Amino acid sequence: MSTAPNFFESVYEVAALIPYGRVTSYGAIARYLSAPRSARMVGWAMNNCNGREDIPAHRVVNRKGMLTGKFHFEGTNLMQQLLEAEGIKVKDNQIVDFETLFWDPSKELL
DNA sequence: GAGTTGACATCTC
DNA sequence: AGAGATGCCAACT
Repeated sequence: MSTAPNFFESVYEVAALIPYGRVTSYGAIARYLSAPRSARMVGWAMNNCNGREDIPAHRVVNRKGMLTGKFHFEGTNLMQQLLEAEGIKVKDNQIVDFETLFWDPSKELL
């Protein structure tokens, strides 16, 4: 592994630290890792999470609270079901009360 | 080795 | 305020 994806490891760690019934955004994680411009990398990390640890990628959404990565899950509504299973309301691939359920690692975790 | 893609975000018009 | 264009950095082709 010439490319030491330490950045990815951090992403997985933060994603795994997301409290139950909470959600966060790629930019929030990226910003927490001092990479506010690398939000895409966070998404890429989640893409690899398919074969990684049990990363609750369903708790990670974009800035709008939209389940953009829903299509990357096995099924089609699996992500939404997982969120609803945690008490999170999802409407049209969009998290309801996203601001309330939003979990910022740079503030909450701190 | 070089070009394109990508689970986003921010700036500019 | 809404829509379009650009930037990021790593992986994939």
